[in-house]
Amino acid sequence: MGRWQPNARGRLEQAALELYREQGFERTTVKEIAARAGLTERTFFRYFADKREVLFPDANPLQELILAALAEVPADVAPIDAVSRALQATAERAFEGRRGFARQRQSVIAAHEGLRERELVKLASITEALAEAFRGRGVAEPRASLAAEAGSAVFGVAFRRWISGPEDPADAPDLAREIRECFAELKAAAAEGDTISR
Amino acid sequence: MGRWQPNARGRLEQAALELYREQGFERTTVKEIAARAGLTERTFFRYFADKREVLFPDANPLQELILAALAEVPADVAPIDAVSRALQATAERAFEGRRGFARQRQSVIAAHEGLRERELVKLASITEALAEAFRGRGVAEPRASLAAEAGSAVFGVAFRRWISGPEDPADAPDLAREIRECFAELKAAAAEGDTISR
DNA sequence: TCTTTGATGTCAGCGACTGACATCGTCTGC
DNA sequence: GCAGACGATGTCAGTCGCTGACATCAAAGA
Repeated sequence: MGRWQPNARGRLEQAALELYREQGFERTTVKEIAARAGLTERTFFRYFADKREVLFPDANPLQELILAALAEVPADVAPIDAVSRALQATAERAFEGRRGFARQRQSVIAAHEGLRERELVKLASITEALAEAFRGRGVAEPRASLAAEAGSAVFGVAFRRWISGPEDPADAPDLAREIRECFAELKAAAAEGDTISR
Repeated sequence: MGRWQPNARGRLEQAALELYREQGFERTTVKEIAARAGLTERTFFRYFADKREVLFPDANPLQELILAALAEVPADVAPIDAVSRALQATAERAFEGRRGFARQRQSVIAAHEGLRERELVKLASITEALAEAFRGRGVAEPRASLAAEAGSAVFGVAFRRWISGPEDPADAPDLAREIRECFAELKAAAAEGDTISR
């Protein structure tokens, strides 16, 4: 066995989520988190850039999943449909069966403005990565950026609907379906307007 | 004359912008800002919740302008066109002739992640206000949220294009026109996809 | 066995932010 | 016109987030 308990990062993440839930984000000090994980404050900051980042796994695995899913979509599919498919696939791969955890985490984030800020940055990072992927696929600006933004917007709305549905897992909505329906709704809303688009 | 110099808030805002530009956000302390404004650090925090907020005028006047412009659009206009018109009107009212200032401010914000975070929160606040306004107009969910998100997305893309155009004011793009074109592009992108929207 | 390595601890310090209380012109009621 | 309330600001002490520099020490290799 090593000199230290294994999985320091995971212990810190878990301790932080627990404490944020128990007593709120602001009323939790980094020292407390570290103590619960059997480590020191200094070590916390070696793993996480700041007190908020502990709730947002680094390297943004969600972003990687989305880009990987997008890469699987044939290049001749229109950007808006490509991103729709990529997000639906990601929903099934990354969120299926994790609604309870997502709800917990989201309630912590919603309770503190600073955490919501960080969440928006992560989403913006995904948006930019999507735009870059579209450019790589030969989609010109501003369509690449707009398709990416549309995807992120739909994902955000669908995610909120998924999270805020009935608590009982049996009645819970399906994230992939929410995404599909929100894309359809967005298309309908866009088509409803004037084609001249004043 | 009063006991103190007038417009403490304005002096703090100006001092902060100057210092952030001169030496960067991180290398500027609140104490410095306050000193340049002829005040103390404590007073700074009576006007602004934190060091970033000084760059974002409170009560979000941009949000008020957008909502007011939206209220002027007839209720029978489709949401996507209503938000398009509202944003174009706001662009003319709030940004016409201010591209130089907007560029300066944006370069400060872009230089620091924390400031970008705050900017995203302000934009998200506008998005939510727009969604609420649509609900008030009788637009059902999720269309209300999606139209609001689409509007914010277009505004963000158009604003970036406007800001990053040629430096020379004579060749500068027009924000309202960028918005109009981005809405048209978004509609085209949405229409390009399958109607089944897999 | 000696050296190196890497995760962690220790310590000192800065700067953001807050609560409590003091100061002192100005305004208001009388 | 004066006492007292008021309100913007100052002063001070303290907590906490976060960082740099250096120490420690088991484990892994040479």
